[in-house]
Amino acid sequence: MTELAKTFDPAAIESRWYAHWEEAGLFRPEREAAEPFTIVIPPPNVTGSLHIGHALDNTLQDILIRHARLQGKDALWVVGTDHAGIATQMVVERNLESQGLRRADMGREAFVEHVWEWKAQSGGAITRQLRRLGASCDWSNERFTMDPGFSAAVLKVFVQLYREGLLYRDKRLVNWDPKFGTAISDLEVETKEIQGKFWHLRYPLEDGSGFIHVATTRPETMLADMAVAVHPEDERYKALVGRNVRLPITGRLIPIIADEHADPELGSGAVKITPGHDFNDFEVGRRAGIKAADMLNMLDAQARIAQTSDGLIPADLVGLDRFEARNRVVERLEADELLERIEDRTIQTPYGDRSGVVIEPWLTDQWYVDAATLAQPAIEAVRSGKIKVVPKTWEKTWFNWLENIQPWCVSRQLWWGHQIPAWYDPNGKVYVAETEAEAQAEAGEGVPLCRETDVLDTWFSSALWPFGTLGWPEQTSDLRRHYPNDVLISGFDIIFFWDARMAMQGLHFMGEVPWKTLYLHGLVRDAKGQKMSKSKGNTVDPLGLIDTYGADALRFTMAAMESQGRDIKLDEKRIEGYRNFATKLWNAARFCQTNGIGASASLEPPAADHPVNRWIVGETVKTIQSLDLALAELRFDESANTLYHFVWGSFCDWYLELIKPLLAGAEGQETRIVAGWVLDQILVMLHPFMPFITEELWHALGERPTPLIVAKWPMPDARALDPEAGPEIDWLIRVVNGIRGARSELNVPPRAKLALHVRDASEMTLARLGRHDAALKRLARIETVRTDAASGGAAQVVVDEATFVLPLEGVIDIEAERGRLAKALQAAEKERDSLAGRLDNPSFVERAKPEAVEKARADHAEKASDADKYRAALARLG
RNA sequence: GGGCGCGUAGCUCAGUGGUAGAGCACACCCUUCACACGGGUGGGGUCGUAGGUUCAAUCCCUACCGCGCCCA
Repeated sequence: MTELAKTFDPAAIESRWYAHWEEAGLFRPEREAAEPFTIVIPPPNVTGSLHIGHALDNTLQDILIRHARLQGKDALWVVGTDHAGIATQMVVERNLESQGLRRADMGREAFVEHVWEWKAQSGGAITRQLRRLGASCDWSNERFTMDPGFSAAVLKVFVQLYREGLLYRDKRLVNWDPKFGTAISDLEVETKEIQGKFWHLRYPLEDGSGFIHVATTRPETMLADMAVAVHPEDERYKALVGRNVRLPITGRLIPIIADEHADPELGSGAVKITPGHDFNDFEVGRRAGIKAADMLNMLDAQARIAQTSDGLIPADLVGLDRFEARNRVVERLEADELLERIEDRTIQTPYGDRSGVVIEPWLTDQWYVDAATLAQPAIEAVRSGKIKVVPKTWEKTWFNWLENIQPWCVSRQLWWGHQIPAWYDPNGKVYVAETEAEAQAEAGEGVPLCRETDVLDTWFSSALWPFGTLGWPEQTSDLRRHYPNDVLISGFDIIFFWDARMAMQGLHFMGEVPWKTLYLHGLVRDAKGQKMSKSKGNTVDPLGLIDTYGADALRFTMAAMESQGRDIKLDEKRIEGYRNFATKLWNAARFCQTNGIGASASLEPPAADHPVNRWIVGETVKTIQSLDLALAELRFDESANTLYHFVWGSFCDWYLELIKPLLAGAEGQETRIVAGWVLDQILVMLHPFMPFITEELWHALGERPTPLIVAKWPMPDARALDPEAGPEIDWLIRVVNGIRGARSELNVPPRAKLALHVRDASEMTLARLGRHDAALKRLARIETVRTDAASGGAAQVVVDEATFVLPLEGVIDIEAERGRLAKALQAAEKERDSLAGRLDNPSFVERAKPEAVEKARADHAEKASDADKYRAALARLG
């Protein structure tokens, strides 16, 4: 037991306790027989660093895990990192470039080698940072999505889906990122409105009899036009359907076709069709009978002009960047007088969410997952309640997305990631198998095979996280015990990317939901409500906040501000406030320590006689009940606020003040026992939120059988609720507050000790006055308490039936006191009259709930009585 | 265009069909023996607007205004 310093210094204790917990294996004590409780961490990017969103997400998870652990459950928080394909490849590539090395020059194997080196070097950063936050993860089973075991699971899933026909190779348009040279999924495309132009072109009819007008936002794509479409019902063009157009520049002969995609209202009503470079046109082309393989392609992987298969693009355009090509095409059309006009227009343009460049729809062979089929059980799981979504409002988003899901392109033209387990023979026939040997066996002896170079979308692997981390496909005991997980906590921004895909894969491969509850929280924004971003420079570094205020304060802030699903505007003042809260607790413990209050010997609420002790025991039990309820409902804000108010408002402000006179007296022994018990309950309840300070105080207050992290969560024992002590202390508080208010408003010098006279006191009040004589004198600064009538000018305070009189002849301004009483009288009368009005309304008495009528009657009587007392007090004042 | 959410005290946000709450900020007072990262007291809101349901609406319904997000 060490003497506590005057001010709480978080830095001094955080690293010490964390290291102790981890080294002692306390994050996952052996509890084979206990009820399991499981959370898997949303794996952060292995090369990333902790940002404020992680701080929120992981604080919430840690609160639940520590709570479950304190409840005696076999709490498992699975931790690990994600290889994050594009992001990591990008970082490493940039690093190499700064050393003058290029990925293309070194080749795949050497590059991947570099990535592993980089991972080994900087990959631990985020896990170290999670430790600083206090995250009590099971580091002994830390996983990485590129680990051999996890990778094997990924390959197995790929092969099985392929064999089940739920995964296939197809040639269709993908979202192509020309900067990274890879396909990306539609979720990784961000559509933005930009100021663009609408070019109106004239396409000459083949026979020279005239022109057909088309308009486009991307004139360069006319180099790969394969048709002009008009609406089948459009009278203007009916005669032209079936005739040909001679395309400018390339001279290609293309047909005019009828298709409902053409909008008669838009532009001229005729639209150019480029099936190889536009998603709508692709469908139009297919309907017109053009096979994907025959669609013209005019771009290379870097979005430079490539010669089309018919060889009609003029040589001087080939090799130009797409935007340069646009200018050249427009110039030529203008020169040929085929450009009618240019219109300004806002256009929807797709951008790569990581690369920031304009995405090209590009025709390639890619691997697709039949998401629509896998989505069905995921939809059903939420509909049936097997997965509970919190807050519920996200259910609609879940259904809406999954019901309209498109084939999921899972192949990426990257080097960093899980290489697809598919092999091709010289004829291009594909063999999908978990190993090359199996593929070879399938292809036949001696058939030369070459492996697919593409890797899988990172989300394809992270979708397996809830079971892949537990050992699947091996049937481990962890897997049996901890799948399904209990809850997943994620930001709503990855509900489609990750959450929905985990549900799809988990249900398909495990036959069971991945988690029973899906909790979605909002984004952390800056104090002004702006989204934090590096480019805006408004990010806050959680580690800096931990340095300044301590991890406990940051964690408590995150919890207190997390009201289901709403975005969090983070104001540093708030963190400061909770740092102050930690210091308050620290000082309360210090007070206890110096007054012989220490570790409690019992888990049960101690027996007590004194009303103050009986009251605080009851308040503690009520707090445990509220906290249990709030945590069960995942109401983090309510949990935090409940604790804050109990600790500061009830325990520090009132209980500790009320027991000061008791400690030296006959009740001293009892009071020390109760105070020690309450403080212990506070430390346990607060531990999930503020693990460091609570663990420190736990040990500072006495010898303990176990560290706090594995102590026992309190049981709310309803028997400890005393029906009399509650109202009695509530009365005492009202008397003290009343007297303090009067003193303050009448400018009575704070030091002055007054005489108190009590009028009309009932037997009960007299008894209470006797029991709390010392406390009342101390807290209200009273010299004597008398029951005889006071004379002369006085301040008066009404509490229940009694009037408390403070004779202040010559000290106070009688007019001020008159004003004060008149104001109180007016307030009481206003409420009395409003209640009377309600009670006079026959339909209220007849139709309202009986309890409501009863309450109104009781309130009315009370207010009427208060009003009478204030009127009498005014009369006495003269 | 479809969907979701928000609009409550100066700020950030809880909340409930039956007399409006917290934290911070603000004002005044207090170096009282745990704590000035503290203690005490106080001021401040026609709960976005307009209708409707109800004995009763900040809360339920409708429309509108303003703001934000997601999807197409």
